[in-house]
Amino acid sequence: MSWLDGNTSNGTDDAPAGRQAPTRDRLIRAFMHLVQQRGYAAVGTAEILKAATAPRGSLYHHFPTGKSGLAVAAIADLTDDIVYALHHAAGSKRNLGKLLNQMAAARAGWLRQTNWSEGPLFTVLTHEAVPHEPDIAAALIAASEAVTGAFADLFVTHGFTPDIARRHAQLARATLDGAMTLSRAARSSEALTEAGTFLALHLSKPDSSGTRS
Amino acid sequence: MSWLDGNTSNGTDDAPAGRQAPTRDRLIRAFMHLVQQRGYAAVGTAEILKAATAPRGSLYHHFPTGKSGLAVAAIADLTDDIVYALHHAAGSKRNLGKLLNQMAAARAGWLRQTNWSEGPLFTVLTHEAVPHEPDIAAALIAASEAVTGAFADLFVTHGFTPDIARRHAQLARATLDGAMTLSRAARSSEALTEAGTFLALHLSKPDSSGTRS
DNA sequence: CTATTAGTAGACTGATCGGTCTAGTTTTGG
DNA sequence: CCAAAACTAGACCGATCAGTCTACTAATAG
Repeated sequence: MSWLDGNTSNGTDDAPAGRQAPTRDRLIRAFMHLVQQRGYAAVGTAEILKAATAPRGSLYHHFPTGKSGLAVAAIADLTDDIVYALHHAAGSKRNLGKLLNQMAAARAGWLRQTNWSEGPLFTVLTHEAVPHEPDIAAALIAASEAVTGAFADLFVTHGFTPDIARRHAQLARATLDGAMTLSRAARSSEALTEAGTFLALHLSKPDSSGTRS
Repeated sequence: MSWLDGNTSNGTDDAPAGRQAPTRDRLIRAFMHLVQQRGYAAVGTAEILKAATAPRGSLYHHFPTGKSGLAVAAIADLTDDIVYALHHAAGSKRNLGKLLNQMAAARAGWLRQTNWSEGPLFTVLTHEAVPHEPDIAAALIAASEAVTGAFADLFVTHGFTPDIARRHAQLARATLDGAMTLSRAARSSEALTEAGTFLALHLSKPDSSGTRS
């Protein structure tokens, strides 16, 4: 349900009335979950197909460029989700500190829920694809820009200047993402808890900030 | 040369006097670089062997458990490097803020130097191996504990209580690591620069801190 | 009803995967 | 000098890889 950027993936996780989601969506969702679990290269197309209960022909019909096309589509979908959730969060003028803390808590909850079996999609894809998969790398640049922008909008909403907002957006993203990695490595939400506390403490009021340019 | 934890990998990057490093070390080094570039699953043993100029038999002689054994050894080597560098940094009682900033700068330098073609080993392995490679997952837990401990020692040296030191260690690690991922995704050192500035600003003096337990 | 397009279905392919195995070579130590 | 151990060497294996291709069915539209 994409609670506050959470990274859960597209809202289409539910099969509302027994009806099956379209093949294309099922492929994207299966891809996301499997890649979040074990990485891009380790997940074979056969496994994705099986998880999505789709035949091979459908994959190359919907995604003529194959696996990498699937990755690009997954990145775009998740980006939309995250941006939407962040703008929604900016709308509900809740306390910023609480919001940041909640983001960390949501991520920790997700990790625990999946028994640390899934990780953040962008991070996984970044480290596997950047040097040798140009399409995926380009999609990740776009995603990064969009998500950082949406995060910055949130800070602007709470009274930060655009410059500081962008810096804080980078920082919040980095800290949350890094804490997810540490948490997964150590199988403990300790790092995420600490990250939430710290971000809430230092990024919630437009004063202290960092060096201005 | 492992400047302040940098993540560069073992000190054995040099071939001091024309003499070739032992096969085992060459295998570990080749593994590290290739995995940092493209990930664990994407790198085949054949490629590692070629990069290390070693025959297949040597790999399974030195690492009977094969690729995963290589990963475990690489993790152990890198952990030692990082812990050593951090304890060294703790010894030279330099300004803590400067030190943190320098760590971020060193990482940014490394990313740029490699044209964003290499990423942090632990992060890459964490997201590819945690759910289905028990040996690697265990090695990562140990590595995480050791590195966080060494980082905490650094903070203790600078006057923080052990509790706060550990929290700050987690936070510094998370922020630096996450900033590396963002930087690589966006192919820009922006996130790392901001991370360095912020850590130096908020983690260098034993006062503000977070909620105590 | 028919022609066209969208989508499903899965057999098949050459390449590559990690790992095993046998044989040779080099080093060690008694 | 010689036997055991350490190490190098690479042919070989079944499994699996991403992607192609042909055949078929379902939906659309004129």
